[in-house]
Amino acid sequence: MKVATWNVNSLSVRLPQVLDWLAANPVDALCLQELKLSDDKFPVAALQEAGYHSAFFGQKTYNGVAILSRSPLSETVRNIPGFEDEQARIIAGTLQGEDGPVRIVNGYFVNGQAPDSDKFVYKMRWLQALRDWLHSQLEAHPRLVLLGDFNITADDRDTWDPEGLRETIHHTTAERDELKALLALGLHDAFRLFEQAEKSYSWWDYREFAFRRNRGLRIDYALVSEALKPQVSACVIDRAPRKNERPSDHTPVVVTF
DNA sequence: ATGGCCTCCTTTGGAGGA
Repeated sequence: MKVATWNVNSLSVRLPQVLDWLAANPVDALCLQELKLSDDKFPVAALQEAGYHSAFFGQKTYNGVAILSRSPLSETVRNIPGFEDEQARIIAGTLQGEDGPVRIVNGYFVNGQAPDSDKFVYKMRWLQALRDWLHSQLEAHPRLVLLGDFNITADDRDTWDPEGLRETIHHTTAERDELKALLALGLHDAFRLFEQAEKSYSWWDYREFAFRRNRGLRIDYALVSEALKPQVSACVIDRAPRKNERPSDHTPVVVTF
């Protein structure tokens, strides 16, 4: 099974690029973040014509997540049960694989803006709620993959400027400790299960020719559960869509198991 | 250099992103 994640930064703007990418990369499921549209505007028909079912959880202007899949998802969940949230950040569902069901959890993690801001407090609360919920999800669904835009660099390898950006947003010890706590539930960063090129990133600022200079961050991840880990055969970042006209600032990450 | 870019909004500049 191939599952991918891509923060598209507006599905309205990026739909043609999503369709092109799916035609060239026929994955079993594609997790999208930052749809920036309400559910009534979701392009169900265009994706259906491309051969994909859609499970989506949108909101106007900001946030919004979806899972596109070759076969329909079951047991879908929107946002973290029991955690009051105005923002659409989580969608989960189960796909039938050759070796049994696979639970797919797609997250658009909170940005947090700055470590001294209210948004950072919300980020920490959200991360703790996610961890509590995932603990029970892993018990119910041993074959689980958590994908999305995590908005955290796991360690210094995941940032173009570890010294200059130390303890700034996406780089704080508090955020990295939360990611470590997620991994401690029994999840593994699929990208790091394999030999990877140095300076591998999944996001580049639109400003300062950041992509051309490879000044980026790796903040988009696929974490696999213990049960899935032995079956993972690859995890790659596909930089190609970042070279498109009018690209998203993020690029897809694909995991194969 | 308190920036540069992109997307959205019953827009026309500010918020949010990362």
